[in-house]
Amino acid sequence: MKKNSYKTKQQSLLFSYLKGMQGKHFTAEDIRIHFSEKNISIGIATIYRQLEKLVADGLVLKYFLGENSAACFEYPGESNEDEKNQFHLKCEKCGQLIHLNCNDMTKLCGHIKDEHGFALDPYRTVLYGVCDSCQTLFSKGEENEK
Amino acid sequence: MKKNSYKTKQQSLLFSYLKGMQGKHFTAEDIRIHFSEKNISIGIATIYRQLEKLVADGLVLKYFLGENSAACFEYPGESNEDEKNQFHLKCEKCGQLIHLNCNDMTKLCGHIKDEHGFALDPYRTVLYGVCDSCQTLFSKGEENEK
DNA sequence: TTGCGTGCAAAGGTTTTGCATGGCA
DNA sequence: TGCCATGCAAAACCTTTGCACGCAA
Repeated sequence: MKKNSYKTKQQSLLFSYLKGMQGKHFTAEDIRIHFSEKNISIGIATIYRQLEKLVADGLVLKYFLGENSAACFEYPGESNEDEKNQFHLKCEKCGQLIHLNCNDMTKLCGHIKDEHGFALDPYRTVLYGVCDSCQTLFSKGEENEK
Repeated sequence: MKKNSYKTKQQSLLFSYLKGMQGKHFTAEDIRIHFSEKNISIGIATIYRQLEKLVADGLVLKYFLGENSAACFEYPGESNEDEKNQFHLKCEKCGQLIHLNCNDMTKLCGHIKDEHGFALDPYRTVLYGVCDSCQTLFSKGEENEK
């Protein structure tokens, strides 16, 4: 049940990386390369294993931007308890991660639970779509793309 | 530009499968197994290639389900456009994928668009959580797991 | 006959896993 | 000392690709 019982060098390296990358996304490979360039070697398996725990703990978000591409991770930063109930919106165009703290969303959660018997997990759920500014940017020419 | 110039046996087999699976989701493997059980052998490469074309033509939907699972496809059928607006729920315990065709969800979409300026993409968005039966199964002992 | 579709096997890339070793407590 | 974390390499997994052959038109 205990996770990260031991503190290791790799763990703190990873954490320093996360802090420096707050709000940006990265892949497991990115991390490996980052340290590799500093002549610090971390096994890719270790990176995956650490990230897995962090995702399970809700500290790091994991999402998928392409089909056959590597999974993307993101460290949203330390959050107060409220934030743990919020959802995340990911813009597919610019990659921006938006925190959605919305009553309607919370209500929907209740609805889905009550009516559909499904307990949503905000930690792991990322809603994909296109953000405001990207919609404006791409709005011309999308109408008749068929 | 020409696609499916030739009609082949595999193609029509695939189509019959699609019709039988209207509104449900399946993977490339599912198709292979389905025919394999009837002692009909179709190369997995062929299945992927056919599906690829159908997706390009918009006849079949392909979902990004992430994780390390196979891609999910769906044949909505000619019937209802609604299907293209539905969301998916994925149970983290049993892996089951559930269709959510819900008015409240559609409303939420509108709300997020209007109030938050974010256009949700149902194709890519998967809501993670725990399904009804798994909640029952796991309900004991989950309270105090921390 | 022409050339697309098929099937096999191999290759591709990402992620997981087994196992021996190393390092934290 | 005991046990978790690490690292390497191999495996697993899904999907794509190369190539020769078969089949539709």
